[in-house]
Amino acid sequence: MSSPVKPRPVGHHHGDLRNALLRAALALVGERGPHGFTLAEASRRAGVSVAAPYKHFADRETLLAELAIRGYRGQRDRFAAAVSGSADPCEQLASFAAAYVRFAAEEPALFDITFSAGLDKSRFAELSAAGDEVSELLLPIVRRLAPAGDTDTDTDGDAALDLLLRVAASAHGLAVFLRQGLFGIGRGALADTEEKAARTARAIVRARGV
Amino acid sequence: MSSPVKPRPVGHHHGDLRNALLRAALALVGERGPHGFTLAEASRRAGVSVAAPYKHFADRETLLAELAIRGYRGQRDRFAAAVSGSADPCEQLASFAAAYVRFAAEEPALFDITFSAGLDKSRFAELSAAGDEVSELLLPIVRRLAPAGDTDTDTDGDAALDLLLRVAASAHGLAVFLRQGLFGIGRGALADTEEKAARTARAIVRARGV
DNA sequence: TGTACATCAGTGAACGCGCGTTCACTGATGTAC
DNA sequence: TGTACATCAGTGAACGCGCGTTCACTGATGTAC
Repeated sequence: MSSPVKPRPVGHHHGDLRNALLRAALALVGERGPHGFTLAEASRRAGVSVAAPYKHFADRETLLAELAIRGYRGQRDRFAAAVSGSADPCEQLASFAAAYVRFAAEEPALFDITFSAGLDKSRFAELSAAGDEVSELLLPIVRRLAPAGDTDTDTDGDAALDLLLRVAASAHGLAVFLRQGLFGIGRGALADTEEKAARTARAIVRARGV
Repeated sequence: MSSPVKPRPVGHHHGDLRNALLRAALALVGERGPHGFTLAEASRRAGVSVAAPYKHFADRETLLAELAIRGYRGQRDRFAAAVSGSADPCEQLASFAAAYVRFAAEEPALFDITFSAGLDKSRFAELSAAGDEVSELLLPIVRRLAPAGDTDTDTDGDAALDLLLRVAASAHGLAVFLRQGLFGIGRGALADTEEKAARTARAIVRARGV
């Protein structure tokens, strides 16, 4: 996907088994979901024995966690690029919502791993940190719309976090429906759904406090 | 859950194994998700041998399909009750969105089975029909807001279906986030989230055609 | 009321499968001299 | 430049496990007479 043909720096034997396994795992998750991923099948696809992965990963969950970290970083990068296009917080959230849908559509495996692999974050500090970086990117934006101290009718009183979650939730639902094919298929469907996400985000921001 | 203590009509041996298996399966799906459900564990919980379920269900997927049918019927009943409270299509959609969230929160296992068990609908005609009944209940409502022939900028030109999907998608996202604990836990969080869903639905309806 | 019988729900053992993980090993690599 | 050696990535076989499904069976039930 990202590498040109096949690097093959030839380290020891396989040379790049670690990355080959990560790539195979990503493809596998794309086909079968996070729970359908098995080390055995990933090994098979990378052309090595089932024991080989244990030279690079402590266990199945550790490999998955590695992918999840890449997932969060991909989200952070894409969302950062999306919100950099405007200074208006409402438009930034609209762009974020569209980028959320796009990420889910273009990197379904990474998206699913971050969202529903059920990884134990207390076991992987780096994963936890990567996830936090995504929130930290977005929170300042909603804070401008709902300054701290603004106790809404909401959950724990953090109106800003609540606003962010509502925007993210609507983008999430649209992304899931898009991936189920409910909005059609192909590039056009993706563009339509991005637009729907952006519009819904604006509507939520404008209705804030109502 | 629904039966008072335990019916035990004592038919032949177990008496009510079919329902006992369905109940065990539902609990299991609630704990581990649709993919975590196994016939073996369900048998164990019902107190019978692993071969016993085959006297009542053709295979694992058939048992799951049976639950999925109950899931769709539960949705239909709840959504029908929700939309019966008003004659205004916008309010009907708001009530539907709230009911969607409530169903996901109160019947997480049934919700997950209908949404992500990956059942082959062409294999189970009754399942397919039960799903259709849910759409058929809701489509007339959105048709009043976006009469057929209204070609929006949307997907396949059906603006009514598109409106319904967008409302459902936002409710879906909120339901998923609620269940992940992102809106807090308990009755209060559910009530809050239902309200968010209703408000978002209204916002989407009002922004229609924009 | 009593007996013979057909039915069929549930048993227990077995099958083949794919999984995660471990283990002693081997043989190519890079390095020290 | 050549040789000896330590390293360590990958092997292949094995383990125990839980799964879905099949099979011949058994024994309680309901029914016909």
